[in-house]
Amino acid sequence: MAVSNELFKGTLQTIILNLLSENERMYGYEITQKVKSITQGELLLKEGALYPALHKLEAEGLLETTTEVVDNRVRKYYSLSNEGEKEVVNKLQEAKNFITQLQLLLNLKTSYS
Amino acid sequence: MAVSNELFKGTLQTIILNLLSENERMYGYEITQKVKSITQGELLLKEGALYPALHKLEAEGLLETTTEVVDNRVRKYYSLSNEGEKEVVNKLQEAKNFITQLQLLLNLKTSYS
DNA sequence: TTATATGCATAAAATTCTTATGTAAGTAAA
DNA sequence: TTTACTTACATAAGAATTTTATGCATATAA
Repeated sequence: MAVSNELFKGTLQTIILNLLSENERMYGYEITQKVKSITQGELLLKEGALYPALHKLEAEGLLETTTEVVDNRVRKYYSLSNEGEKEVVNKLQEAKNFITQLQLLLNLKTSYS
Repeated sequence: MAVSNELFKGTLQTIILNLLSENERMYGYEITQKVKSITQGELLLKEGALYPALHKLEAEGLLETTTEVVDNRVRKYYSLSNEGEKEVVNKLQEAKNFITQLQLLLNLKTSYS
């Protein structure tokens, strides 16, 4: 994925599913730009990571695709399947638990945060 | 590492360094038990992940070791080197940034948290 | 016409982790 | 006493994910 951040390993699927849960449909390049803008350039999602991840999620039945031609260039739009809609809820809960546990392990959890 | 949690990939070094920054010295098995107790059994640190990670950190000069025999069994104690003391500060800052970015990407950041 | 941006894709290599296995000693239970 | 579990270290094979590199193709700005 990223800059100096091997920490994001394992979070890519959850990030993709969450973006699609709030955007109805997105294409690959759009996802890379969205991640870049949300993180203000700190997380750069590489194509070599993104496209295989999208293909895998589609193969698992969590994503559906439609292809369109815009300005003579092909765009492949991804959207959540019914199963994907369910799975994103689980993935987000797992991510919340993960963050909580990590904060406990790293002493980042105080009574003020 | 863990249960159903590939999310922790990449966080192991930081977890180890942080535990050693607050415990002066620990041995491998002790680290696995500490992680288990802090996370109430949710994160199980496997030997196959831990020992190679400890050896790598030692090879990088971030950890130092002393060996002791207790009850006829060998214990290899690890502690932070001077360089390790510095590096743990960086790693913790990176982890904080990571959590912030992940919360942004997953919409887990509200004005109340 | 050269570079940059858009847009997709895949293969080779690196990294990290899981699973499995091995050695060895102590303790508790049957 | 022997079986199972705990403590304690270690490594090798395989799986999974990511980086790096490359390829193709069109559009646009310099």
